[in-house]
Amino acid sequence: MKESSKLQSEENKVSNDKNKKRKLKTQSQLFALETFYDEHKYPTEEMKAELAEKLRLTEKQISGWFCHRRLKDKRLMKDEAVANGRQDRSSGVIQDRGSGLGQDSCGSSKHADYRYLDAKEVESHDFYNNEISVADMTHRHRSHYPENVSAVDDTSSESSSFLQERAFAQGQDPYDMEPSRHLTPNGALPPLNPKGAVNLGYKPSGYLKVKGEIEHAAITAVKKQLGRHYEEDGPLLGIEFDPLPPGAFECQTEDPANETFCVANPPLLNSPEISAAKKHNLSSRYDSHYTKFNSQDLHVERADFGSLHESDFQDKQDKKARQNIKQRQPYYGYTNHVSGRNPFPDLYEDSTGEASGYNSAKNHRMSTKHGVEGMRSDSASNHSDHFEEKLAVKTKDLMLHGYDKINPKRIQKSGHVKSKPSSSIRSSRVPVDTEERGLSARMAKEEMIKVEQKAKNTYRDVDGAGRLSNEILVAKRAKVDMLQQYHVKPSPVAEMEKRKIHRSAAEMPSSFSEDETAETSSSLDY
DNA sequence: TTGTGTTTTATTGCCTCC
DNA sequence: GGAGGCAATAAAACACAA
Repeated sequence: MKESSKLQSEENKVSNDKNKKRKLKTQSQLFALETFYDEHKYPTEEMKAELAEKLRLTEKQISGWFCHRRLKDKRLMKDEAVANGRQDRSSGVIQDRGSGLGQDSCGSSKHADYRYLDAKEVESHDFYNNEISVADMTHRHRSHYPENVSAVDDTSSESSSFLQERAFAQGQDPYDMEPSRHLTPNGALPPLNPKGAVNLGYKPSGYLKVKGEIEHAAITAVKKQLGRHYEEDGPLLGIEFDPLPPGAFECQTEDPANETFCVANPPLLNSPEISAAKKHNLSSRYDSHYTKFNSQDLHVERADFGSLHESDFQDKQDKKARQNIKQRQPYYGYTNHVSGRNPFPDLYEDSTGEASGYNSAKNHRMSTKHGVEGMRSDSASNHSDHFEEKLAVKTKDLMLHGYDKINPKRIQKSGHVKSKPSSSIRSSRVPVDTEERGLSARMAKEEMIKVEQKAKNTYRDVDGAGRLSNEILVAKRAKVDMLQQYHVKPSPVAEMEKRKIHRSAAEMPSSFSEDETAETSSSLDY
């Protein structure tokens, strides 16, 4: 009795301590949260409840996390805008437009001018707007992501948009959101949650009315953000880039005509087919990161996969992984804090086998996700399912394409762009009046160097998990624009996928069938 | 090992909308 | 007035240089 009471008191003590002290989310929780956040920046109550239940967190924690996550996004956007705004001395208007985010994503932006649409608005419009058709969405995606045209499945933008949403996540612009998964069989977007719709109170008309203009404005804004310092067909005016190493921009394929989009193709970068020399050329400064990811790490992470429900072990692994993650940050960019985190541990940290349940369920979900039968009218379930799909896909993708892609928080500490204003950024916050008076020669030189470096990084840095950093996204989109302008033939993603699948077949765990692999790969437009 | 800086989490207050 | 959101703040956890 004494023993038990003692134990109990200790447990209470621990519990109290846990309650008292803030507790870091585990990797798996963060993974789930981030994944969910990628899709829904403003989850409904049902979503939160479901998420809370699955993650063993309180709804309050979920809400708080999302709130802080949005703030984080916003802060990052702001920092980036500040950094970019320094390049573009014109004004903050461009910054706001360029970021695609309103200054205040909650209050003011709800009724703000469409030019300041933020992720919230866009998402809400996408969710609640019943007037947007599949064709419309498809057109939107196609018209803006020509590189994926060949791989776009009309019946499901899930496959093609997976990368897109990753690549263009974080509410950069209205194209971020995946539309089709919310489509009903008749092509209309079902109301997600009447209450949520009411609460949010977004009227579709405004967005629809200006959609075209938004697209134009967003693209224009991005261009403008870059525009001061780049020409569409070359380096910045008056700036000469360092000569890139030979083959740095070459596609690692035998089809030079398709090299265009191989530049930032993560799988290729991580492909064993790429020689070490070329890898070095491509990302020499990140070599240390990749080499750090040694076999021991792989062993550990694979071991994680096999110990789904060992929470204690998980906590330790979480800590270790956090450490590793932060030490391995290969480059900056903030879009994905998820991918690098070990996706395999006890996903929801309970002992109910939920994680394995998701794994087993994914096959069915993946096999049916392209069909309308896989869609439910139940919005919460629908979102949840899709969320689970994504978790499964992400997990499997990591397995298929190697752990060396694992990369989490790349942003901070990189010395370029940090969540918080880096010292460089902070120090770069030159008073406007000073800037307006004109940059001194020295400042201009520094500016050029930074821009140059940025441009290089844009083409060099590739997220380990296949997501592109914000800057890459901007660059990529700008590149898409350029391609559209000059009718450059994009790399057929399908072809790349074929190669990737072929390559991955040797790497993938034997437990995965070819069909499964192909299916998975087809849903990932890396 | 320690000090410092950064990130993440939790709390509180205020605002807006219904 | 309640709900949901953001902003500000504090504090814990973490990373890293000295």
